[in-house]
Amino acid sequence: MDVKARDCVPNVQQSSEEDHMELKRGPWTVEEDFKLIDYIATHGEGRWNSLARCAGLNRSGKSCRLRWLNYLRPDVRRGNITLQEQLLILELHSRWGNRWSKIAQHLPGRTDNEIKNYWRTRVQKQAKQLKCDVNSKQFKDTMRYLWMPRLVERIQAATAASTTAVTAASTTTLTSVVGTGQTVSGDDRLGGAQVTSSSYTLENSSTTAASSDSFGTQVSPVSDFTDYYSSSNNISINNPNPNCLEATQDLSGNYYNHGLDFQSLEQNNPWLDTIDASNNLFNAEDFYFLQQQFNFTM
DNA sequence: AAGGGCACCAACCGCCTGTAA
DNA sequence: ATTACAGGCGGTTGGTGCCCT
Repeated sequence: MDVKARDCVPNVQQSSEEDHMELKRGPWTVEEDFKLIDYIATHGEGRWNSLARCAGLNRSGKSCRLRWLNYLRPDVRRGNITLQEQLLILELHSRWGNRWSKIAQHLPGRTDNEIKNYWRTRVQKQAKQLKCDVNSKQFKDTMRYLWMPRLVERIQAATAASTTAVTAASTTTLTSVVGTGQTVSGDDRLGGAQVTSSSYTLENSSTTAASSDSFGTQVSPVSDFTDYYSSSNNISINNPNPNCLEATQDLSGNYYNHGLDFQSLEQNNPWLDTIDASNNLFNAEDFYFLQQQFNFTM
């Protein structure tokens, strides 16, 4: 079906009447969602203003477009941001800044809005807690030389854990995700599949006793984004610029630890007691490292 | 149990750009 | 070349639910 919304010629009188009607705003109802889905299924997307009228939605074209792209589109990927996605977001943001849509293009199924929200609620929060600007070199270096390598370590750990549990050939498909302790639950609103993590957290995947999820979120041990990384000790990424992960090439973790024995440092450093490691981007050992590197004052 | 604070995220807003007339 | 409109984008807001006191 290739009939576009532009083919719909709205009734002039009706259009005129609607011009005087206040366009509806705020949360979408199930009925509105179905109207939009039905219309797009029949006529396709595009020409959002006329689409809104023709579909009988008292909404702005922009509102319809946003609702479709960010929520109703069948390939929208919902659920927790995986470790791989976190790493990719950090890397791409370091390259492109707040170019959310561009970043989103490299995370299939994720919307720019979702990535933007993730950045603001998680990453900026951490910068705030560290009392530094999210755009400062200090914080960027922190991300690049501490946080991202830590993520890589955790991805490695998670990959290793999942490899033992799953047969070799099935690491990237939804089927395999189900097989490794995650659940696929129906989206009760629209019937789309929604992947949720049932039990896996970074506490499980961490290589150190004190480590916790960088963000306090549940993450998936494997994901569709496994394709972005090889399982070898060198990351490869399907990206035009192979240098984009230059700071995280070595997955051994040793180099990035700079020889510090984090666990012993942590045990002997009362300063670390003040840090809430459970819900921070950085855990206690990371904070110690930060202090060493950037002379942070808390 | 209540309410205050907080995190998350859907949705809106305003500006910019591209394109067709 | 100009103008009007549609679409895209980044920033911001407001509602909701959860957690803590």
